[in-house]
Amino acid sequence: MTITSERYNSRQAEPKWQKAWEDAGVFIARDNTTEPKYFVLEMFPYPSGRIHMGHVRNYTMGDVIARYKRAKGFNVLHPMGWDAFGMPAENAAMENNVQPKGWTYENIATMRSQLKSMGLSIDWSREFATCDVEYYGKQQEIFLDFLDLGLVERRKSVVNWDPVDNTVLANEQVIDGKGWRSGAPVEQRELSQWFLKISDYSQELLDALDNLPGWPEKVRTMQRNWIGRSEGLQFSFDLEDENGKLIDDKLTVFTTRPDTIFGASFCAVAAEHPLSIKASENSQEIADFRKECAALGTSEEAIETAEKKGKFLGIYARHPFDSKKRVPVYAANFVLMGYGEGAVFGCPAHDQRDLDFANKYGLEVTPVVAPINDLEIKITDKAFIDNNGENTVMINSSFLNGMTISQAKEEVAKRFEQQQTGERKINYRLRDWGISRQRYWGCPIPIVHCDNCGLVPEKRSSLPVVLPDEADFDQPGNPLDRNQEWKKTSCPKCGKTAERETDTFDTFIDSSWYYARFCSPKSDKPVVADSANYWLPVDQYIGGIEHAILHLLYSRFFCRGLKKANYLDIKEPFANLFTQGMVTHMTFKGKNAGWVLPELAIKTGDKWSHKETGEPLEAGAIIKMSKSKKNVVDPEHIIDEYGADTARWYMLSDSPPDRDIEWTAAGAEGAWKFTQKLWRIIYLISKLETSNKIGIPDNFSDKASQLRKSCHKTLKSVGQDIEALRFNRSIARIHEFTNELTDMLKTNNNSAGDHFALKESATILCHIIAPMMPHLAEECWAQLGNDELISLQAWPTADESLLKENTVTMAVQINGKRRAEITVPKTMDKSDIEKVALELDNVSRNLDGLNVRKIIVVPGRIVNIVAN
RNA sequence: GCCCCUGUGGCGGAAUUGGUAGACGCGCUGGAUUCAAAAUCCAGUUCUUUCGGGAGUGGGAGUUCGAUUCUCCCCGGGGGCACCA
Repeated sequence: MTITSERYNSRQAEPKWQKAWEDAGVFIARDNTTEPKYFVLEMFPYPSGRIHMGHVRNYTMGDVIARYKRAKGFNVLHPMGWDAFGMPAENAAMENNVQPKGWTYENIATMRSQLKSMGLSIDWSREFATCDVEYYGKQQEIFLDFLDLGLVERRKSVVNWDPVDNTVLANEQVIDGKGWRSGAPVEQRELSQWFLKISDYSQELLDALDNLPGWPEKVRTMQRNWIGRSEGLQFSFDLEDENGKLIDDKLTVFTTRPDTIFGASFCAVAAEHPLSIKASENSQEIADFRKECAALGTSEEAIETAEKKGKFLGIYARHPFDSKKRVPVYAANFVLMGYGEGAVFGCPAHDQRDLDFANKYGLEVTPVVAPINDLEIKITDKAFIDNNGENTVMINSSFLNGMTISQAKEEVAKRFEQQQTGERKINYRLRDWGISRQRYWGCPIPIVHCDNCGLVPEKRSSLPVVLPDEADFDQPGNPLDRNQEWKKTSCPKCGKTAERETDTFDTFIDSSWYYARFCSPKSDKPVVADSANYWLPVDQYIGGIEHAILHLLYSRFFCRGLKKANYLDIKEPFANLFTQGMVTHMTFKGKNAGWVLPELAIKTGDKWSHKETGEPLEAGAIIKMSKSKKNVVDPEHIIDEYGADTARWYMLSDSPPDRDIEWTAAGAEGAWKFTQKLWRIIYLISKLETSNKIGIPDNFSDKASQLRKSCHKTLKSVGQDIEALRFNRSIARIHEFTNELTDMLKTNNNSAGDHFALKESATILCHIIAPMMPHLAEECWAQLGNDELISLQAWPTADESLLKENTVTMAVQINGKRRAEITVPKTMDKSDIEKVALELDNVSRNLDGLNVRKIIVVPGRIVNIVAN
């Protein structure tokens, strides 16, 4: 084949079509209609400076769906915004002597134009940044609503303090004892903080996970674990002193294993437990121990290396069912004040941690659960743990002896309930969400501190509380706290001079309701019910798995809060969630150069070297692109060199979208070659005689019929694959079809039938590549002589009559091994198929000397001859 | 420690309800075209073989006429949770 076509020039074509789309307003979502809607949302970006390949992958996937759904007739909402508050802006301000506001908006401008160069089908008229006063002012209103509804509380509490970022962190933001952003070991401090009462919704958030079939099971499991429901029993011990005299205090504990009560050999309470505090008043030793525990913190090293330690408090707990028995009460460093009652009873025989503790302090170890075949079980340094209770029986346990674990649990609960000293209880790991942050670049909390009236919510008519444009970062700490002019205000209640709250909201609040704001981004009200109820829930949400807990759980909670405040009437914000994989790249390292950018590494044979210095480089692990390892490829360079469509195509090819994808120069080259190939095919077809444009010819050659069948099959399966988010498969189908099409172009006989089949194929090819390579699709569509934008065209319907096959090819097996294949009419009945199969040369030869015992015919699939 | 996911050619990965394993792409090999190169096109590409076949989806067993797919055990890789009582 001689190539006479011009090459496709993405640098000219892409900006041209982007402008055409904008001029025609193709991507504007329509409000106030009854059309079927589709809301596609990708997690909005933090404006860090420039887009990276992860953004390209994420937004390409969403865009494919948005464009496809538009073509399928949906009123599509596909918006973009900026998660613009947060620490990096303050860090940049400190390092480069700029203001967070200017830095942020400049980054937004850069990234907006980069995203636009990708040709995303976004309704830019709805764009906002969370640092826009029009946005965060509305957020303050929602906070006051939540306050009115009792969803907010101010509490003095021990909080996670990040000593590097100088701020409080929520539990969800502490990862392995370190700040999620700074990585610094988190300390414990006591502060007055605002909390959102997410724990009121623990059960509701847990239950509703069952009604989210469109979410990955993995994410639902992670949320279930995080909420951490556990069923058990809460009961109180009577306490006595050394001499056996009953004292006033009681000790309340929570346990999931009440069945092991007769194995109890000690009780342990947290260092901050009232009993510890009380004991420390009379004992320097205990006071020192408490200090030691407080200093330990929750850092990873501390948790992993800390020995199980305790101090006897000088008091004993009376066994609830055995008046002769009492157990010592310890303060212990492994008991958490924040969970349950901050106190446990220890049963060493059946809990490894309790056993370690008991062995250290020489406490009694009594097994109370035994395998039915080993009733004489001995426990030394390994606890016997059987959670499901199969083949085990209670021993050494008075009235529980002989019972199963679950019978024993039930019996103990009943007895406590009868004595009214205990009750069944459900505990959750999920704590309330601390939302105060001692930072400047965030949404101000609309509260005033008045000496007379205490804490007073700002008047709604005085909202928004506007963040000062500039802040001074000369000293550590919160610049707002030092801004006397901004701080000074009058009390909304009594009018006297008062001070503003200088904490700002956790930025996760900003992203907890942005999806609702996109439904009515310009409204005076935070959320307009009619718009929200029309557009929500988000039909397809796409983002990284790293937000499986934090952002997604907070958003689910916020949605419930918004509902309670009558802003909307939907149950869950995101009907379908997709977590996309990361973009990875090989790393390069040189002895002198350190980490080296991929563009500076050149390959000779199988060795790598530095492009400029010639230094040999070591090709290392293939890991997520990161600035620190320098294994990054700048999307702008790729778009400049190959065009956005090529970058988009590569991101969708090969790897399933939920898995990681490796970026390679060769892969990008391959995607670029394919864009050129597509263009050549369309170009050549466009140059064919057009006299047969009217009507379907009566006769088709076999090849033309075959091509038409493939064409319609491809159309159908590409649509199905896009709907199932299996982009790699739809791309494979398109490759297959273009291979057939190329073949046909070479052998076509210039008949009306062949030309018709080719033109039909070219037309449908434009449609099916349009969601993925929209610019090329427009260019091809125009090349075929169409005046309108393909972005405005409906997705074509596959011709069912062409999808039907009259014949079918079936494999013929002998004893499960494939020996031949037959092509028979689809309607042929079983016995005829058997006959045909048995007559095959290869079959009769292989059956020589064997007895045919059975023939299995699955019409349309397989013939299996069983013989021996 | 507990829970979840995953394992298929040199590589990324295909394979409705169990029904022709390796689609499609990358890479590689050979060829055509070219003064040459790029680009493009064609052929081949799981392993093995005495060219009849044989083996083969991490390993082992099981169910079945038939297993990448279902069940059990083991091994490797990834992730989540974790002094949570």
